[in-house]
Amino acid sequence: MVNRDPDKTRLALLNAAFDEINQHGFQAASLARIIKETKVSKGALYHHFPSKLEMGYAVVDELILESVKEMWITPLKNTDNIIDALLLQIDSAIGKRNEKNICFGCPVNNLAQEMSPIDEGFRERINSIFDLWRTTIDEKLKEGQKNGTVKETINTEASAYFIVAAIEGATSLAKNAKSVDVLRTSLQGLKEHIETLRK
Amino acid sequence: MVNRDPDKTRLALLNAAFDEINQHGFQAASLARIIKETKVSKGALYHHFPSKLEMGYAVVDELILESVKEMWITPLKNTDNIIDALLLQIDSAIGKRNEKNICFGCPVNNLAQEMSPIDEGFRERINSIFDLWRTTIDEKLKEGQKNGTVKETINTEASAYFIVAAIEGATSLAKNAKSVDVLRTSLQGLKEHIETLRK
DNA sequence: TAACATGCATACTGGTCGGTATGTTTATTA
DNA sequence: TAATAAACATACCGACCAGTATGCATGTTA
Repeated sequence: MVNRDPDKTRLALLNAAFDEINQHGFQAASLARIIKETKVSKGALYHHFPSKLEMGYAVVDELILESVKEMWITPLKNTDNIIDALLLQIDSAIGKRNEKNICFGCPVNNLAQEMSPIDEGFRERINSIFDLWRTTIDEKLKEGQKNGTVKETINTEASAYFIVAAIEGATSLAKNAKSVDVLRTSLQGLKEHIETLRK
Repeated sequence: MVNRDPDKTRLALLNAAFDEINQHGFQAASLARIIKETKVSKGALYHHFPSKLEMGYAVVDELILESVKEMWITPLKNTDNIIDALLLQIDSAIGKRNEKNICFGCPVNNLAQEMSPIDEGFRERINSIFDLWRTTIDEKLKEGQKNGTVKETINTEASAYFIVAAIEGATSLAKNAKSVDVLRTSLQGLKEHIETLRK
């Protein structure tokens, strides 16, 4: 090692850990594979992270949360028509999937399923991500009811929960079926449901 | 050991493995904990199952598949009104959950998330369970279209996918939130959607 | 009842795991 | 430039893992 760049080293570890966790889950994620992949030594890893658990937390806080914001939160914040925005998001999410990456599913849901019964730190972090997502949809639906784009009669909170649940469920089914078509077909029903929320 | 009962021993191992997998996932499931729990020796375990993997397969084939049939398949087969039956099933599923067991989520989905990218044997087994569930709904929706209980215009295949996805997604959200209320609220939207399928 | 297979028990193996002790190299700062 | 801290490297540790070798007890069958 000649040129040191601690930030770069840390980020490389974080990215490798993200991939490793996505492929094997957190518990089966191997530090040995991560340092092999990044060509970073074990000493360097433990210099940047006090433990495997803390590294996992950092993956959630710095990578997963940010990617959720980018994909699901920000596009909703900057719209005045939540219905159209949601439909667009769903198509965009389908479009980003191919037969190669469909099998990895949703990183949030993967970690949620595996770690929430085992570790409270993971559970709280993931739960706050779901909360952020759901409350963002809820608020925009309420806003839509005020500006006349969303039907007044619907329960916005229940709709928000339902939308998040349906997206996660569809991603999960598609992951297991290894099929983008399954994702598309499963989400078709959601899109029709979302249309019925329109005023 | 005085009275031998190999079937009982095998079933005890299978049940303990099911619990262990549900709590820790398959990869982190510990044979040491399973034999401690059942008070069965390691030699006996390996007499009944050739490997941990095969024991996992047996859990899916003999326990998980059967419980899915009992909870989601059989009640649908014996009905002439799929809409009412689905709504009843959902309420029944909510009713079976409490704050203690909500955190375990759906065994099928748990294993699907963890194992489908890693092991093809698990993936195929779980996929066939989802297929059985989904096609059962599909067939009954088609039947309903013929006997006049289901709207003719709907795409039954897409609806079946969507229903399964929404149930799995809601279970997943509730597991992470450790809240039956989250399950109830998330599934409320599904129930309303199912109502719209009625003729 | 003798022969054999099934069912079970114990002790052990090689390998991987996360984590640490200890040292060296590079960068910062006084 | 000397002192100090940050960044990285290597070798090792005990714990746990799935799996096995071996032997004994029980049940079945000839």
